[in-house]
Amino acid sequence: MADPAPLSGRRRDGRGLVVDALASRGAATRAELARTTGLAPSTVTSLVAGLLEEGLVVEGGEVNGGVVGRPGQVLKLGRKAGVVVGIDLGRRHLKTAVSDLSHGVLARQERAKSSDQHASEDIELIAAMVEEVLGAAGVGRHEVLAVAMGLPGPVHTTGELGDSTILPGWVGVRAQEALTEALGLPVRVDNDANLGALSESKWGAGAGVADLVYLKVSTGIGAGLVINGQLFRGAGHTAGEIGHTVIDPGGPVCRCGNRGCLEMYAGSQAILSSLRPTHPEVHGLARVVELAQAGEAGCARVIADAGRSIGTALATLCNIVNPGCVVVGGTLSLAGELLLEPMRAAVRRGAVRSAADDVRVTIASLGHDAEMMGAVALALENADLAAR
Amino acid sequence: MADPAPLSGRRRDGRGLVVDALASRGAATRAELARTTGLAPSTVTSLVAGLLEEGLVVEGGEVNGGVVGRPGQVLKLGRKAGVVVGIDLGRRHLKTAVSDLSHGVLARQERAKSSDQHASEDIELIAAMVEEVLGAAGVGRHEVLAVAMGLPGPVHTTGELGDSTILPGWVGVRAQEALTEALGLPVRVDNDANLGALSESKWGAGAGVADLVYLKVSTGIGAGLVINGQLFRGAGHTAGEIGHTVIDPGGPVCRCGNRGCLEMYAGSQAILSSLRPTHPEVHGLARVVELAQAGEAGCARVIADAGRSIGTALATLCNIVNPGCVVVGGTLSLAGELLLEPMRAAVRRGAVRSAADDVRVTIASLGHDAEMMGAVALALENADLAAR
DNA sequence: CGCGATATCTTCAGTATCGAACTAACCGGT
DNA sequence: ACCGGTTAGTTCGATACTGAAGATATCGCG
Repeated sequence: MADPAPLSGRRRDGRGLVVDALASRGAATRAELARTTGLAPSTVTSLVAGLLEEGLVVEGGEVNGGVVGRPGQVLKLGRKAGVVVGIDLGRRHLKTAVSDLSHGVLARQERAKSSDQHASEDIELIAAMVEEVLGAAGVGRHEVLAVAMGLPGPVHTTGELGDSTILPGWVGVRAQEALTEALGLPVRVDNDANLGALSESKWGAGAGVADLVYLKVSTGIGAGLVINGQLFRGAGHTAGEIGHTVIDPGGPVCRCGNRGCLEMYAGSQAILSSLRPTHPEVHGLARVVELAQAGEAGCARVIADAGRSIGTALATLCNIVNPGCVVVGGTLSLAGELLLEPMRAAVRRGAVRSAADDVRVTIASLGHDAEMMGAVALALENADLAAR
Repeated sequence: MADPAPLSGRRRDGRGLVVDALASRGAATRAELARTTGLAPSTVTSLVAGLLEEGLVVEGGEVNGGVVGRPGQVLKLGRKAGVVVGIDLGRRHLKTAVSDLSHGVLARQERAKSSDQHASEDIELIAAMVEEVLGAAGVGRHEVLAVAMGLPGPVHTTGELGDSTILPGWVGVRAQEALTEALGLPVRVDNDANLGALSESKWGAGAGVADLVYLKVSTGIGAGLVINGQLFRGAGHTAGEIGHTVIDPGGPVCRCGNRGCLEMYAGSQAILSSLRPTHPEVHGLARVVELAQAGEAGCARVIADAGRSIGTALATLCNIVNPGCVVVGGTLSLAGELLLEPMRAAVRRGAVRSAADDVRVTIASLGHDAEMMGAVALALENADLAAR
């Protein structure tokens, strides 16, 4: 009998558990490590002693004082344990960061790029930028344990970018393979909304929430799902495709073949073209947000309209997933409450009472870096940290 | 600092892991146990030796032969390790089963009941039936390790039944507390679609699939989500509320305050009232299915229409959750392909390509017992099996 | 039929992990 | 300043678990 999916709890050795917990939390006391790993405090003590001796772990100096009781010694993974690289590739930008194993960014770079160039050109650019940013951080290639990159579009189980209008030059490219080869380092690739969900769940507005949804509202609209504290990708790694939720079955035809998809109402195309007649000089979502913030009524209105549409789709998602928190990121999220208030209203209106009551809708606290920091998080998960 | 949700892997002792794995799979060889628990084969050997001596585990006799290699000895939890009780409470029926710890049903009972009596009357009835079914199985109360019950409606974190038109007499009742007291046994209560998902995922049409959705299509329409092999309930335990997915924002007003909810198109009320003008003698969903199966065109048509509506909502769910499998149960599922074919077509039409390709839509293999067997499964999860 | 391939199960010495008891550090009240 | 309450971290003997090596069982093939 072929053995089925590993449904039950796999066992890991304590050393790995401790290192993984440290990588995930960034910093923790021995007591916290004992709680999150399930190991006995005494075991953590002896494991940490070994790790300290090896130099993998360093004492953070400060103590983490609660209200009562003895404060704990803060531990983190040391700089000499290695670094990871996170990359966020968007339609018109490219961001890279070198991070130590406690998600402290050592160096970062950001650069504009053309939206329609072929994957191979982008990859060349990425390779050069990684080299640069490593130089800026004063880190050698051999110290890099893992690299991860976020792409705007569905990344299938094969590591291939599925149908995406945002990055036409990458469709069908086996991104993971290609970049692994180009960099000569272990690379993982994932959808950018998934990565935003990861970072906001670990270190952002969703910290401590077991079940959350990250919404990326930029050119397209995508969702990343964290369930039980873990990123959930679905059977074919395309979970979170909220952009094609049908808002109105009699609406305009979408490229996906349906009518009235959310993207037809709240995608950047839709927002910009609804402004064109009266605001012909406005190009780009960022500018719309800027004007809305400055009090321009038309821009504020289209953002509110988008919020309402997104909220309508989000209501259905809340009915189905019942998350404790929705973290909103992406360019449009810079509009803050101008976007969120109508969104919340639409959720309250469209979701069943209890689901609407359970969910807290909030802005991404890592802002524009959520996706890049998520790439750092994914690289951390993928890195073989226990190696010395 | 209050410790956050247990995000990382909690550690269990080997004995518990083995017993839990056996309870979940029903029967397994030592080698399979080693794989699913992550323990070393040698550890499993010694743990099983202890359990055999205690009588908690028995050798099943047969061997589980693969294609090549030495076949393994099949083990299961012995009858003397105890039993659990599963209860399925519906609008007009009540089912109970006594099961050993390898989900072998020792005795079962089924009975019709009135739909509008108060919870206290139902509880009296349940208590009497549990007594009876234990007698029929030749089992004493002290041998019962745990009891679980499924209810048609959202069961909140508090153990209270939320808004439900199906069982008005139970709304607001703290079902778990009430039944625990009435039976004098540890009771867990959950939504019936969740329980169907549990049983179909463990022992039914979804066995081996990590991410699946169970759809219960009866009086109402509910979904249960299994994610990563585990039942997912959501932040407020109301995940899977697919019945109030908006199919058409211009549709008829639903009791939830929205327009065009799925239940307004595919709930039993909707189906029966659309038949009333031409088929005034048809009462009850089961009869509609029966007639449709016999070739009655009108009944077949309303079932197909319901399938199409359900498929439309299911498409949105597939976009968001991307499950590997959808298992369809409940009364209407007895119509088989008459229901499923239009459902599949609507999913293909409404979901993005990859999500539609990933999902297999199939009939519940445990049939009408899915919910009751799910209660058995939940009781098994809740039982303190390692005790002796 | 015997032999290699494959997979299950067992034995046993070595070690990782645990539990109980203890020390350490900090708070607040008297 | 002292003392009870509370949480963090350590020590050390007891034990549960592991890993490597080997025995056992079945299949398929020449």
